Amino acid sequence: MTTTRRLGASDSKTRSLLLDAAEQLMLREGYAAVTSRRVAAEAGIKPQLVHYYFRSMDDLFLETYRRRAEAGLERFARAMDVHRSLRTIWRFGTDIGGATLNIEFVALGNHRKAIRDEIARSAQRFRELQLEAIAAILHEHGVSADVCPPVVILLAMTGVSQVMTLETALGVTSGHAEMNDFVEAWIDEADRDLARGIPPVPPRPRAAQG
Amino acid sequence: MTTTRRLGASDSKTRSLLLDAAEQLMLREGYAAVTSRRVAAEAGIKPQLVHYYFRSMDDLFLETYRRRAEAGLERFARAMDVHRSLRTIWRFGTDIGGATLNIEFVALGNHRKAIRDEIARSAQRFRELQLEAIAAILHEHGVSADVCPPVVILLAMTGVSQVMTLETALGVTSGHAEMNDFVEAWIDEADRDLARGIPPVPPRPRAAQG
DNA sequence: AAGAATACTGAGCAAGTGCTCAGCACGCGA
DNA sequence: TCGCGTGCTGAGCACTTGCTCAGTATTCTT
Repeated sequence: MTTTRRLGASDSKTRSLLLDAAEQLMLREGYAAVTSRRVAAEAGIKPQLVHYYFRSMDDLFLETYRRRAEAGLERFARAMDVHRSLRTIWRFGTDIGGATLNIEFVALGNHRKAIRDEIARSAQRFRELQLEAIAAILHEHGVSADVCPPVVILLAMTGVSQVMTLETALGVTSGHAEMNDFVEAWIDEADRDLARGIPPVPPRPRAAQG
Repeated sequence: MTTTRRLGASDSKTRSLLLDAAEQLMLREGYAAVTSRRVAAEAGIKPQLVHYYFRSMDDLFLETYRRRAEAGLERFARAMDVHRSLRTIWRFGTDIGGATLNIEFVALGNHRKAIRDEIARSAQRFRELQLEAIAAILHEHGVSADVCPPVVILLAMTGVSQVMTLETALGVTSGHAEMNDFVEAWIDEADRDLARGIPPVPPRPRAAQG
């Protein structure tokens, strides 16, 4: 029989205080700093409460990630409802805090299977949402999907914003201004082109065949 | 007075065995797994030797990173000597082990200043080397640098290869094949264009002004 | 062969870790 | 008023961590 340890309610105020503390600590000092005692101290609470609300530290990490991912997905969906455009998608990847935490979680997931799986799952979901949005944007303007795969645009934007935020965290920012200008200008142009039914990334390699 | 602890020779075979072990461990299980006892076990050596050869664990990390960075820079320079092309630069970012270790180091550097500084320094150096190479490639073919900033090409390539390796580590690979095809085809086309003196990234937003 | 420098080891300390458990305080329904 | 569930806590166990130190083995130099 399994020893069913008594656990605190999942809607407790203290519990979400602990999640906040874990997130802050992770952001400021990395995942290695997230120990039961440190988290408790950050939240101004006794360490045993961490174990009262979470079965294990892995569980704490998992719940911290889940809460963030859920909120992110929702925020993205709402943003797409308000203004579905390439620029909105681009701006979404530029949040430095989010990117830093993501790096931290990926590194953590590198040696904790349960966490890696959770990240993979939500990454996949986010990817699908974004792809859907881009496909819709292209479709809205009558651009055929096989002229330029939406996933190419998505991966490019995601990649560029990711390096830039990662480098910013390090303190390396040379060339970032140029890149930003380029992307913003490119988006302007793409939006204008889209209004005229022209694909946003000139598919030169494919077009070169014809 | 500073207590000068006796330290092992920096060209010792045992020392580099420890560096190897630290690297392997970091790659397989993340930086949190790199403890003096674990590293020693991985190298088949007594734990005290870690402290005999390195002043502190931070020092171990620093040296591990430095050795890799140095080797990487050298490898890049040699590759550029042999075959200076966009494709060579692209392929360089595709090494999954390297990218995984990089993530790990960045996460580690997130809360260890000495390490963050070292990463920033070598990232800056690497960036300059790459930029020089791309600028040379463009110049060789008579392409003016202000038509399309080389740093834009560089950041784009770096970013895309980075997301892809990061996602691969997670197990998310949807769209990667398309992206890869696109980039490879783009490089083919760019190389062909370069030979004719046309900039590799069609600077549509800027060209739209003229 | 003698002495010095280098490589290595056994034992251990102080601190921090995840997690447990018995029990206390207190509000709420019976 | 009693009993009970929920939130919380003091004490502590078993273990791992970085690092030290005194001393031994091994190699090198002369």
